[in-house]
Amino acid sequence: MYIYIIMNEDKIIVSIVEDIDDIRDALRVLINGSDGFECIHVYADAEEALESMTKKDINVVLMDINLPGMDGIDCMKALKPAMPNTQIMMCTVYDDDDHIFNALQSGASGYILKRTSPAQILEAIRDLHEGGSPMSSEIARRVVGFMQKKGKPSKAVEMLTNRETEILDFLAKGYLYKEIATELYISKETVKKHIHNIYNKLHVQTRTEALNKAFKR
Amino acid sequence: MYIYIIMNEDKIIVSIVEDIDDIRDALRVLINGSDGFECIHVYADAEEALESMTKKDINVVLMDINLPGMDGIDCMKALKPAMPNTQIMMCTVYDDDDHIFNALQSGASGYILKRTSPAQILEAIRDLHEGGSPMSSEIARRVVGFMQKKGKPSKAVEMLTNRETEILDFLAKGYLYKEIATELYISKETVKKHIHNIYNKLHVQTRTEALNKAFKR
DNA sequence: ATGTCAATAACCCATTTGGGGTATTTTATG
DNA sequence: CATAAAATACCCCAAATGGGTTATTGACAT
Repeated sequence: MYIYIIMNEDKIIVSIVEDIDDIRDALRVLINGSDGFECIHVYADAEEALESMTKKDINVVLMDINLPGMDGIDCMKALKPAMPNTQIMMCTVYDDDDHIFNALQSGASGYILKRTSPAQILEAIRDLHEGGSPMSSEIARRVVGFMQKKGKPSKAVEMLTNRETEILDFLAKGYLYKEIATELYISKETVKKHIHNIYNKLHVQTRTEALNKAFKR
Repeated sequence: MYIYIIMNEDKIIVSIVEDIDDIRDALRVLINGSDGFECIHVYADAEEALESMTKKDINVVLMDINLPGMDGIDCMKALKPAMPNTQIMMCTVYDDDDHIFNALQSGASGYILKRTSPAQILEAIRDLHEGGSPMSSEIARRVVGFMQKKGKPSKAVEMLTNRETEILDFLAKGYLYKEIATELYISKETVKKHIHNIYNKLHVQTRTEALNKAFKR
């Protein structure tokens, strides 16, 4: 028995995981009909992909999210460890925040929508293979919006005085009252008083609640 | 005295903040020479921009980061509140993580590099004005990498048992021992024991330290 | 000058937390 | 079946936390 390993430095080797026959076929035809690309395998569901894909030398996986059984995001999570050099591009109809963030946080490097034109899909595959993260600018806007939310303290925190904010930062680092006191050259009781005031302003009773309210996470 | 307010629904109104004369002029000529765009003002530094820009009706600001005096990111922060409907695009030579994240977290919606071609710059401005977040796919990759780091628990957490992980999640929400106990139908002492084991595995002494170690932030 | 706010500090007291044990039961796993 | 790991539970005890209260000081505005 012989095992042939496909190695072709000229072409970008692509695999497709997509349950809808027409779309899967169209993508394969598109990719195989274009110079510099080769689609070596297509899978109709996650389970099938997990069985046969891992041992192959794939540059880029086009992964649908909505699959029967295991979804594309979980499939990607399962594939990733076995193929660390393969780039995964989500290619789906979902353009909501949850799917986008979930996919990108779980290891996808590109995210395109199915309505993307054939030329742009090829462009995106090449981009991905060359180390970029292709995504339409609407998708990018969602991602940027996400970062902006994360970076901002809540409004309630704006009610805090400078000293209180300073002490809140120490709390976030896990300092004890007495450590904060030493750090700021004030008494432990004063630290406690400040923290008490912080809790009143934020309407919380404990350190962790305060941190959760102050830095949304 | 009459005040003329420029309102032109056909054109995208652009302002430029850029200290290098040649680049500033080139951008203005590019924008004014293109259908559908109009550059109504250019500024050579942040201070000048802050004085005169706020009262005008601008769709898009092209902002350099490296300016003499106040930098472009601080300038943007100062401008934002006064012009909430204006989209800001950073247009700079910096492609390092710090500048990118700082700019996007602080309110920029687009981020392009100065080596972007004229046609792409116009495309990006239109994109931005239509609600997208234009950025090159290298920049996007940085942003995606950032999200992937944030979302991942540290390796140490993988040593925890299922029950321990479950309890750690309650800790993160700020639950008291007894609340966790009630929630899981186990005794408070057992919760304490689990938490004690968690602290041993993570080499920490307090709740906050554990959370900081478990979910990098 | 009067009043408010921020920061400082102290006191009492109950609850919570966490370190050190030990022990039983349940669940995997060989 | 035997053994290990995980989950359960309880004990003692010291330290940390947080609620409530009162008081002094300096700064700043009315």
